[in-house]
Amino acid sequence: MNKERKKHLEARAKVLKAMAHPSRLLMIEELEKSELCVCELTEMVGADVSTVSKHLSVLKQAGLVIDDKRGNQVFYQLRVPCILNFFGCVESVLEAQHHDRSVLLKLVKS
Amino acid sequence: MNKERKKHLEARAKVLKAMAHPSRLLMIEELEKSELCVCELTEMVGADVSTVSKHLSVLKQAGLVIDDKRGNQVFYQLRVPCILNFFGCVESVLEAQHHDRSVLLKLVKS
DNA sequence: CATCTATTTGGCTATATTGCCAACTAGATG
DNA sequence: CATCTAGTTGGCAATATAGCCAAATAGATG
Repeated sequence: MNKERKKHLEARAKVLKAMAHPSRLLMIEELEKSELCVCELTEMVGADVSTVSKHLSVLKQAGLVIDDKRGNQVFYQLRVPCILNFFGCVESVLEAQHHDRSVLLKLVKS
Repeated sequence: MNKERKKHLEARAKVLKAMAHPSRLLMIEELEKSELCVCELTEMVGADVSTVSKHLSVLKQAGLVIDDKRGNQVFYQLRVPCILNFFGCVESVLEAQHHDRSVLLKLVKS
């Protein structure tokens, strides 16, 4: 495989990997609505602050969010607004799965 | 957090996680062009057949591909055509990162 | 039926991820 | 300055992932 392509695939994979966690997805969704501080996100996620902080650093590393320290708190905001449409496709995967299950269920019942 | 929402986030995360690997991304890209058998994908990826087979089972489990056994070989095809546009957004994340690095570089040099 | 080819599965090791607690840092405030 | 609050970092244990080899399975073919 091409070395250039390999690098590109790795870069893409890293971004997707950063998104591929329930808590981080939640944070992305909430940050789409407005910027939030770590304490607010922590409450939403319902995990230890340290855990949330580490999740945020993953998102930041991947370039998905930026942070802004103001006084005592750190506010995070979504950096790439298109992320959300992005989910339309994931959604269609889930719907397709759901459809399959329905079909299977009907077959079993008939 | 809402139980329903949690399930939904987990489902989404699973799909993203399935995509979040360089070899699997490569396979998705190639499968967008045409269906391919495991042996062809193995050559493209450049790993052991067993490894590729396991990657494919991850993609299948996530509902991203379907398989079709014909004679001796198993052909895989992409199940959700929208996956590719999907990458437009990942791309914009990468571009933003690249932009940042350039800015930083200029700052350092000046 | 023996055997070849394509693919999947089991098993194992190396590595990465997650999540918690504890310790540390940095503003804010009495 | 003592202390409080918000957040990050280090460290650890549990779990998950990745990739290889070897073994098993399933068509195809002599």
